[in-house]
Amino acid sequence: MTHTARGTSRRYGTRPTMKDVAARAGVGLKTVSRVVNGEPGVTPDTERRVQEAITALGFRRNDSARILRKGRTASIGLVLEDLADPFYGPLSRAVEEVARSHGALLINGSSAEDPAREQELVLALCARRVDGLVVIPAGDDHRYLAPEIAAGMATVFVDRPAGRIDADTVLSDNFGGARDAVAHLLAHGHRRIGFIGDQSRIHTAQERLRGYRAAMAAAGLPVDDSWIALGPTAPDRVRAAASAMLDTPEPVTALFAGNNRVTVTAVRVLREHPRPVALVGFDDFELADLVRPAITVAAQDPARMGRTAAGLLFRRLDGATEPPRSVEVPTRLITRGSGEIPPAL
Amino acid sequence: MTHTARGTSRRYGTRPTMKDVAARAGVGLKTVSRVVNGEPGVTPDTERRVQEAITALGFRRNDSARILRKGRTASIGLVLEDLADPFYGPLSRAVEEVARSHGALLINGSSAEDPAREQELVLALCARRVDGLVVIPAGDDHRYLAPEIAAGMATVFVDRPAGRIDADTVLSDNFGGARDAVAHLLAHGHRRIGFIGDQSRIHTAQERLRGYRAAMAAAGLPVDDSWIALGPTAPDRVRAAASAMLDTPEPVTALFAGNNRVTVTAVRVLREHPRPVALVGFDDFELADLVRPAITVAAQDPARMGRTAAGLLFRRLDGATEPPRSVEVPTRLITRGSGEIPPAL
DNA sequence: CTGAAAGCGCTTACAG
DNA sequence: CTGAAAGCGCTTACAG
Repeated sequence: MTHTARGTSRRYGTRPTMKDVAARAGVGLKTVSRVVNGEPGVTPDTERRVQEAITALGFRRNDSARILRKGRTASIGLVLEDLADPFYGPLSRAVEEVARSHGALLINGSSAEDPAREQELVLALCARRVDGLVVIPAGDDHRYLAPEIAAGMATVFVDRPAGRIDADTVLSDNFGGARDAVAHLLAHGHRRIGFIGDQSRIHTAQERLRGYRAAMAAAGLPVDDSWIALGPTAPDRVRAAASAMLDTPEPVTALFAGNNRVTVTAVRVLREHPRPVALVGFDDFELADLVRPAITVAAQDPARMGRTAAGLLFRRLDGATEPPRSVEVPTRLITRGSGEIPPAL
Repeated sequence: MTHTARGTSRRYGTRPTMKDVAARAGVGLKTVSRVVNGEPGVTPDTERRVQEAITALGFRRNDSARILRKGRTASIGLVLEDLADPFYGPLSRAVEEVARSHGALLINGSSAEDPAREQELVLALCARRVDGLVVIPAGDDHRYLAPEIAAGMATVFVDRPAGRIDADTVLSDNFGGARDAVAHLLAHGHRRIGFIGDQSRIHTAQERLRGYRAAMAAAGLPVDDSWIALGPTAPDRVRAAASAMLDTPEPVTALFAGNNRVTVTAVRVLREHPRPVALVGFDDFELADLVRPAITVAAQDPARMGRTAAGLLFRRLDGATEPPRSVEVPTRLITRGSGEIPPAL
């Protein structure tokens, strides 16, 4: 009869509880709790009887109840943009490793670059009382988090800063990396350089654009508006942007791609292009060295970013109370060929 | 005084509860519950007072308590091998999308291909009473899960079958995909074909090897033991295996790479190799078409696998009681160049 | 060494 | 329309 399924609600109640184990073993509830948690003060004989009852009934402690009583969920939330973007793979893994070393599980979700969805996810995680939150924000206003943070929810932002609230943050050196990447192209003789970046509301896109402009300005060069195209990283948009810069009377001779999604499409476009065009991408990616020409990049270190963010988070959980801190992770220019192509003509 | 942090345990107790809201609004606890959950039967005036108290106190419902009472956690567990492997990105995303459409969150963890760690993770998720489990197993004995499944834990295995228990399973057509891939190389004139695959205890490695052997047998060709190398997919091991097959008096003229990790290293090795060697990989990967030669692959459909698995899981959660089912997802041979290279000599 | 009582913060089942 | 009581399955704080 224990199998009677009442639609979706059959599960609970069919599982044995500590009370059931106690009854079967002929001991008190607290004694079962002691055995289950390996606490001292139980005679070997009593322990054996309890263990037998546990096995016979197939008991497993219900951590939902434990969590309610103890006040810690031993889990942290990770909100990112897209689980399938290779940039977030190493970052997620690093966060998971740190969480694991602290005995915590990871609850994660994708915002799909939608601020409303980010907020929904973050607040759902708060309602579950995760111990802390690592957020790669999609939105630029996080005041909705202020009450949660005030109530003690430890929160660290990664890859992009928090908007309108003060919080621990781990960012790449987007400005410096972009400036160096563009300076590299300039050093190879380019004067007309295009920048295809992510949507302008995204902080990293703004910073990388700023780096682009700084490098151009430092070289005393003008920037034509038509050389800059910010927008979604969908292949169609990137293709169109590249065409607009390349198929004109005075084309750019080099492209700076604002992230790995853009770079990959740029490589495809340039493959079909009649003239050689130099390319430097922001973000490294797995086969960048195998494509011909191999792709020069300003590499980020997503694993380090994840590790740093999770480290900050657990410092907070361990009681650190210093003011919010901002950590900048350096980027590294890796020259492989595509960025050293001289200007055509 | 509410900010007095006692080390790590400060969080709970500092947050307002429904009881606090009730007291402040001058209503009963149940009325607050009604407002919070949008249940009918509250006058507009009462509702307004409750809402004001909620805002003033910064109340957010504690879902841990709700979960304990309701018996459903609205979360599912996903155990995979490595969050950073690009094969699992689309799979995870698909599982997440389905979970999201059912209002569930995803708790996930990596086994790092360690059976003990898989078990630890799975049982931790069971203890939290996730509503269901999607598992990409590392181990080959899942009897430890039998009591959980008997107690009602819905479980679906993906990519690899469950070991020694009966459960819903979603697998690629590993045998057929491998057979077709090798047949393709045979059709292009190859007779000595090497297979570099994953560790032999992994089901997909066994099946792909079986497909390799079947294709060779169907062509009436012998298989030399030295043409088969199963083991970890770490670059060093793959390099050594490839060298052993290529740098001999009678080298293989083509390689069949058992998964995307192997393929990527094989591409690097062949790049440095003096003679052209054909290559077909199992698994597609992002830049397979941009490498030169572009890589011919037996493509899996990880997004479809994830979607199918999550679909099966939620069918169970909705009460489906039919016997465990096994779904096979077809693979697709994509010819791009590397698999059409004729035998050297 | 052992266990009864209270309580974590909600929802359920009832009663008014 | 509203709320008091009981209970989800544990842990905490005590008492014996």
